[in-house]
Amino acid sequence: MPEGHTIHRAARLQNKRFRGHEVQSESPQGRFATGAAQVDGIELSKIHANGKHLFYEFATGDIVHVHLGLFGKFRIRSLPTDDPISPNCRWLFSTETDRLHLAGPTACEVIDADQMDSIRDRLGPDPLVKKHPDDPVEKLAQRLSRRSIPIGAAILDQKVIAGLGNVYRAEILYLIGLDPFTPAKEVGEEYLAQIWAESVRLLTLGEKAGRIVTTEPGDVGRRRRSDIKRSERLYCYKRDGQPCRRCGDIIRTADIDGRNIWWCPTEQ
DNA sequence: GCTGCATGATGAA
DNA sequence: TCATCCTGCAGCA
Repeated sequence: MPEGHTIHRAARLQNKRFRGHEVQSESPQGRFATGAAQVDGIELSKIHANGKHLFYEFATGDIVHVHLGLFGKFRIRSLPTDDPISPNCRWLFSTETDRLHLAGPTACEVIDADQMDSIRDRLGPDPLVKKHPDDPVEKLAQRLSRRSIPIGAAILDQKVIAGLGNVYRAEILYLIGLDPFTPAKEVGEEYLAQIWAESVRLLTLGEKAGRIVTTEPGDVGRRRRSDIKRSERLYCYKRDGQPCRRCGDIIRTADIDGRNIWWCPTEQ
């Protein structure tokens, strides 16, 4: 489920296992054969995340850039393991004790520091990054002040905010009570501040939990967050036809730029 | 066994 | 706006 929280969590957990180690690297599928060979036997200095992008920095200065896209998946195992290596495995690397298996990424390529910077430069503020050179809310206001696209489209644009995907966009707009079709330029700064604050809060929760949970226990009839069932984790994503957890109105769905959005016409 | 869809992004038209 | 790339799995025959 690759939205920004998944990527940052992957960086954090993979650093624990692989940072500072020499890795054996290969591409069983073959499509990353040259790149994998280039970092084979090299020390992996560190892994970091920006928005939905991952960067594996090696001691030689080579950087492996990974973007999971819609389908990409990691499988990480302690060695030895029975876990099979898929013929679709794009990148496989291991130390003596641990193995990473990557299949289905949109991007998996060796780049240099300049190329990494240019990828990072074109991303908007990332809610899971602590320090920002400019005030993120001002940045949002600047980028959206002349845009007539719906706010629901705007916050999926990685140049606006880096890391939100289709689940978070629906849930965040629900939580702040904003109609997804509102033209971006008409969204006031108080709402932009709320979009940012909710992005930080929810992605942080998601990064810790390893899954997206946006509901408050009271709204799903439970007392503790840990008791929230799978079917109760979200307010509107994929809940069309079902009653809103807060007001009972029926959740609706529509298409914005080829992606589905869900919302409650009363709450939003 | 096949079809279609999905939490993403890009490049051409 | 459309086609394309990437994988896995639910739903259906």
